[in-house]
Amino acid sequence: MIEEKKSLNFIEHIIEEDISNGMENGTLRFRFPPEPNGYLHIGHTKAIGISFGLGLRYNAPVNLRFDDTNPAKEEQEYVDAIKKDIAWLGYQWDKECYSSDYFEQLYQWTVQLIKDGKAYVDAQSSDEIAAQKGTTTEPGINSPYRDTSPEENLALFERMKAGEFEEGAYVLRAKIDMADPNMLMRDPLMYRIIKKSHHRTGDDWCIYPMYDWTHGESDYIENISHSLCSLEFKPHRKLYDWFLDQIYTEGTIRPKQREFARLNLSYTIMSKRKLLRLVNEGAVTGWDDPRMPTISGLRRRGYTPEAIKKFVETVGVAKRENVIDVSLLEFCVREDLNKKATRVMGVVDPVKLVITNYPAGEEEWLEAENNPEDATAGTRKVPFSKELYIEREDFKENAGTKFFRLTLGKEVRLKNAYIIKGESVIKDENGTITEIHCTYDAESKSGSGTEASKRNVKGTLHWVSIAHAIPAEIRIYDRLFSDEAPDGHKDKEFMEFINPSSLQVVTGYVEPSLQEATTAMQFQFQRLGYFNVDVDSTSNALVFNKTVGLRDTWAKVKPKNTNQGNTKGIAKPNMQNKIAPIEEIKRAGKKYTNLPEAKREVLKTKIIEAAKEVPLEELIPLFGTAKKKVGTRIATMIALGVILDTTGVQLNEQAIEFINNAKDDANELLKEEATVVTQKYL
RNA sequence: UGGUCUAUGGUGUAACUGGCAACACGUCUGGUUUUGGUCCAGAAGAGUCUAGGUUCGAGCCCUAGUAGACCAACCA
Repeated sequence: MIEEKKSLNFIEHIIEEDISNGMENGTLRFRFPPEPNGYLHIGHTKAIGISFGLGLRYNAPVNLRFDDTNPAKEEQEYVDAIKKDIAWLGYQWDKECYSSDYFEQLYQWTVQLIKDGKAYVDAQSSDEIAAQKGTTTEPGINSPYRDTSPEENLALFERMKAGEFEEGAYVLRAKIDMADPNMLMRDPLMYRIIKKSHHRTGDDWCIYPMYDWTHGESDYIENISHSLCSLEFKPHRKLYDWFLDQIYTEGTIRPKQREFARLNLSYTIMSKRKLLRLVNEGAVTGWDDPRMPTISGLRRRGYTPEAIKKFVETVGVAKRENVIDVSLLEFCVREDLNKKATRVMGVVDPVKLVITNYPAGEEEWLEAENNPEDATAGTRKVPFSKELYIEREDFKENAGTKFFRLTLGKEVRLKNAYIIKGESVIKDENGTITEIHCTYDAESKSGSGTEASKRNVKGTLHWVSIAHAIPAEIRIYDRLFSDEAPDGHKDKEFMEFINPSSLQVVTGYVEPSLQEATTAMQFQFQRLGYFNVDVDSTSNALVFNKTVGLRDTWAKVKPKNTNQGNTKGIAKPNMQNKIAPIEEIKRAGKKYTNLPEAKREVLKTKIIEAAKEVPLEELIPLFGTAKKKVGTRIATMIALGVILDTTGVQLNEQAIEFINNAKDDANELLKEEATVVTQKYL
């Protein structure tokens, strides 16, 4: 039993119940069963988190089982990648299993089923079988081969196994019920002939079991107590149980299939098939492209296992369809990296800054904190000199009072260094600033303890000394798709929503301490975001990936910046809290009668505003004359008045009835509104 | 025209066998800050899809609707 107060999800409730119903200690066992036909993505992470999380929570083993029953689609490459990804996430599986290990056992059971008259060989084509299957509303019809004798079936099945037939010539079907409302029960296929080499069993078999005839039996063989999968397998449960009934022996652990809603993430796609297309059609550089939602992509991008686990934990487990906003994932990495990442300075869109009163040729090595969040992280030295790069975005010739950065005549601090004051600019013939000249206050050095060093200036800028800076390739990513639900459109293909500027490569300059940075190391480029060292990086050509930007409250208020900088175009997750006008009216209605008069006026204004955007047809459903919801009717009445006012549509029967009923109502407020409408329009 | 499942702030998830709808993200204030980050303090935002019913009391139970998802691959 679990002691913590943390609320349980519905699967944990089921397990708790099983335990309290006498399920023996030590019989809990879970499994994660990927098909090795692609790379794992963030969606799988949820399934992994659930099963492995349960394993951790209940101290129960979790098997990693490759569901490899279709040699046409599966490859060793994927097996290896999947193992690597799960291990990287930090989970340890108990046994590494393969469905293909059970081919022999499955075959033995099948022979028995045939002998018992519960399975038969069908010689029809795939199309014929489909045609007999019926539809969701009509029952199917029996196959002409359904009543073949067990002896004949067995003989045919043996010949199938022996490789005597071509693919598609015969299949083995379970004899269940062609009229079952559940389509999966209408004599489902158990085996088909596939003449391809299997990545593990080679050419030992040419008949391969189908998913349904494999999954439950594999769970059973492995003593899995709870077989957890996503919602779309719900209809399979009946078949899962039917197959289990055929082979189950009393006294053994009988696995239970339970289903949860899969994870959907906004602005991305999760289907392996579609991800494969992105790879094959060159929309990305590979399965581990940092823009991909694959685990390998996230890893390369700089996401940490801790962040991903936290994310999965936060999204929870339930049965309803959901779309999680990517901003939650981003929050989770920031939270993790904030604690871990060493702070450094790097300039991504440089402009030259000259400190006119600083001696030429001089250099100073200033002390900089490695991580203010971590007292043990220590400090390092960064070089300072007369000529620096600062972020182009950090200077404006004339700016409003809300701009805390460098402008002409104003002071700002250079992080870990001095306070400077903008003096003048040099521009090229196009008017682009090529150099900013400033002066510095020699007394204001950070940490020097002087009065000047304690002066409070509003802005702090990051910088890098030109003479010491290391150029680096910086890859800045935006979301891969410009649409919130790229594969959610019936009339459009997901490929149409690919964001053409999802990758920007710029040359930036970083402080010399990064010279030794090696693959996968993570940093916070102060004021910019978190970056990691890409696998493409070498000691004389550094390459960084931007994992995620810092939370940026300034970005929300700053005016649209049109022409400058190459870091623009990073879409900020910014969900509008806007709801449909008709909903606004409903909600206002619900509160209407409970509020004092003054507040009611506010509501009324809201209703009037909302009503302007609502057509009459949308309002009609609210005409129902429920006793208890007077407020809704009042709001509806007000809205009706507005609609009639602004659009001049004709009153229909329902509207007239609604008004008449309202006029006789006991509620004064409603009566009042009804009278207003009546006087105007009846 | 069938079967199965689902419905709680903008999003996601809670609310133990009915007892003042909570938490996280997001949003908005204010404070601290040599990162417009972090941190701290606070606020707004739902009355639980609709209509009935049972009950002293319903987000939880019952009935009927409505909406959405899934199901007819020799895929998993």
